[in-house]
Amino acid sequence: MTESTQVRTRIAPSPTGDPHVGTAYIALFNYVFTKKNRGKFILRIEDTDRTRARHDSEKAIMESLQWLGLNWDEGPEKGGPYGPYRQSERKEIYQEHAIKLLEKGEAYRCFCTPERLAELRKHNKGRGTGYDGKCRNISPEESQKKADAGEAFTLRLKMETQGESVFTDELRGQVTRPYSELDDQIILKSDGYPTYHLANVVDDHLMKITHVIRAEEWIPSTPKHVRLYEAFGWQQPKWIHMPLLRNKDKNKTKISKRKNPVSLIYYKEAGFLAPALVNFLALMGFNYGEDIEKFTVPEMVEKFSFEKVSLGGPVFDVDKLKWLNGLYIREMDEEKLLDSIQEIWLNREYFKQLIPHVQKRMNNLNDFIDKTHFFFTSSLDYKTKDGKRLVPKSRDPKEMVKLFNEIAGKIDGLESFSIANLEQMLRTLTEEKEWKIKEVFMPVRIAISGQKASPPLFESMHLLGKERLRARLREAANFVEKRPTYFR
RNA sequence: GGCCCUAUCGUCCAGCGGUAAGGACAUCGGCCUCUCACGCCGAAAACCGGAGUUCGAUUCUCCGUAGGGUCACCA
Repeated sequence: MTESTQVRTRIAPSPTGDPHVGTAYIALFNYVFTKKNRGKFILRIEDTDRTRARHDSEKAIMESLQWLGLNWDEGPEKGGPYGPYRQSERKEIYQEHAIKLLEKGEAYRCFCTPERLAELRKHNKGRGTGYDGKCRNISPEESQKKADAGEAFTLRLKMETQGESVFTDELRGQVTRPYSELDDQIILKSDGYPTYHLANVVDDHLMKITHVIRAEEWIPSTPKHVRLYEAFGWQQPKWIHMPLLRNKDKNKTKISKRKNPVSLIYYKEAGFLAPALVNFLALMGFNYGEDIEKFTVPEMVEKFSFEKVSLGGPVFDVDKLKWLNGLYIREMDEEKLLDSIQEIWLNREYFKQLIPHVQKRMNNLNDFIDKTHFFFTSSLDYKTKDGKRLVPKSRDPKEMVKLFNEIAGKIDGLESFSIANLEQMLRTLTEEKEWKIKEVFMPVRIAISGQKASPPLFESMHLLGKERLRARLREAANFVEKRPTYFR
């Protein structure tokens, strides 16, 4: 196989939050397809949004992908022939390319203010941003003059105005979209950073990506990318859009942390094995054949073909994941299993953090287990005397469901997951609601520990960890929601 | 709302013009068993609707319908 035809794929996560199960899903299919074709799989960090990109997030994404065994051939830290692999380090490259388009007349400077654009958007009728092309006809001289005078501007790509855009999705065939739907896209922001569209296309080309395997949500903007390839005079890669993972709710909406744990860290901390999770993800859309559902990544590589991928949005149903995980656990040898169990929570370091909070509460060494068991169980039994306190007499079940979900939602908004911030958040919330302290703190205590007597609340929440804390609050909300009469 | 994508048991997948529509999870029943779990056996459970093409449509085409996605100086 020659250099020019070698398959090259990439996973391009944006480091703006916890490592997402959807990222792992797409990475898996990229990985498997690449291995099948003896190609190269690249990790590229898309951190052009300076207000949202976070370094710890980037690190967590890499660790999670490694945990799952989805290792990349080229990427940040690791390097490779087409680096750097972090978009924030490629700013000049995008600017050079954007200028090329400006010189070719494929792009132009837009001096419109964000305010004006917001105004236009209000009145748009299905035509993208509703941008009216005001700056498209400014003469190059005039444009240059304004720029030299220091006026802020963005760069926009000239889109076609007539006809329709057509591209081939390898899984669905031709996808067409009328050009009237697409207006001139901003490719360079006024801060000099590129938007996703520009950075993505430039990088994919420069990194010699042959197959763009990404989520279905990108289909509507693919015509923009195609236009960019045309404007540069480059050859397009193959387009492959995978279906979107869905929530288990009635409508099967795109998977979201509101309704489903989506962080890979959660799955690891909740005791799922990497091979089981990967296997489960593979089942979402891929059919191994011969009615076989349990298989390893190498086995999947062996059988893989995009013809075996179905397009209906698969519901991420943890029940089946649990069953699969059980299968993997049962086949582990005892030593390995023991190691794995100790690795997650039953380790000395974790116990050490627990000790200071329970020592005063212990009379007997065995009390340690009584006082801390909720740090280790995967789910709690609220059908107890204490459990009834999930809903205070002065509040009704609905209010509590809302409260628990609200808190779960706010956990992510914290600048950092610290004891002080947790306390601050709960106190503020209590004040906003004008509830009594005990109407909030006690139910939360029950929600996370199942008991009315527990180690200190905020410390416990912190020790539980962000992911399990959120899951537990959701669990409590579900319990109350399903059995409102239980609390009468 | 405009545009785009999708459509088989509750859920995940088979089926690629002729089948008693198959497997798995979950559910229910039974066996095993000191309990539970595992394991094994069994039950119940689906082709969104309407036209067209065809000798024959779950399968091909079109139209509905439904669900999803997307419409940012976010990715």
